[in-house]
Amino acid sequence: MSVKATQSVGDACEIQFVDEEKVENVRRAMKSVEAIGLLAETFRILGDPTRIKIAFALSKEELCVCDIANLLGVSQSAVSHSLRTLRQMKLVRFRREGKIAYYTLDDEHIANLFDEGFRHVEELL
Amino acid sequence: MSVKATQSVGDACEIQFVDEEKVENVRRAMKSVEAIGLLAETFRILGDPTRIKIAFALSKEELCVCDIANLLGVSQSAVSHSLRTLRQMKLVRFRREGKIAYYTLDDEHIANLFDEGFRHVEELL
DNA sequence: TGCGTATATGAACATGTGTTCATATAACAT
DNA sequence: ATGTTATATGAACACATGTTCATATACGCA
Repeated sequence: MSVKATQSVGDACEIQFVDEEKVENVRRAMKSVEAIGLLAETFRILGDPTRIKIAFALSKEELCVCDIANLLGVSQSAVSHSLRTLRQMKLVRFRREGKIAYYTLDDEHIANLFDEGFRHVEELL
Repeated sequence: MSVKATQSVGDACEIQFVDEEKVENVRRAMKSVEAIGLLAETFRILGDPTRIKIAFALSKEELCVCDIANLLGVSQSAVSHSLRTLRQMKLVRFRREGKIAYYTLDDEHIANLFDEGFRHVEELL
């Protein structure tokens, strides 16, 4: 989390490359720092039980804050904080109807991410 | 992270359900606690820049620890710790050849997760 | 206007996390 | 045997994170 490097960055290990060709292949296939950063951030946000439950629920139905809280057994405050985090990453979007805020998934890709993810974890169960 | 509940879990808000039918739909579509927990854990692990870079690299080529460290400009120790975390979640697997350990992605689903994820973040760039 | 309901948000706190540094293990070469 | 290379791991530290509690905003109704 902190970004200090005293030991060995640059030469990494004081070690030679074992297979420079493969390393070069990967280097070519590597995505931009920004894209990787955003993807990591996306996964990080979804890597919390409360937030993933909320996001998964919203992939099924549009829900208001309060129904989310009731459904998941989480406090209204916690839900609201979580929704903010999800919103900032553009994972959910909402519309307001009077005092009620209705949230949905912002992006179909996220639902696909869940499908693919559940296929992965089902092999671990 | 801590699991204390003093304010309002159970009745959540002191609020009524706004749309019980939608809530019931979601309840039926909900995955098991275990599956959701594992998926959250998977995303959490991939939600770190160093680990996602490593995992993405390994989705392209089989690499030894040292080449990963050189490629990414990260210390050998940090790579090794990261690989352990990825291993524990069965995201990567390795084979040993003498003193060299070669790592790869353990699961094709993870590569799909990257593809889908990058499709999502490309819309944010 | 005043009251209740729905949501948002800031501060504080306890807990979790990633890196580094130091060191261990283990294979290979000389 | 001894030294060198490749990897693994534990402890420690600085920092990030999620929840709660308290409160704010803002809409709707009497």
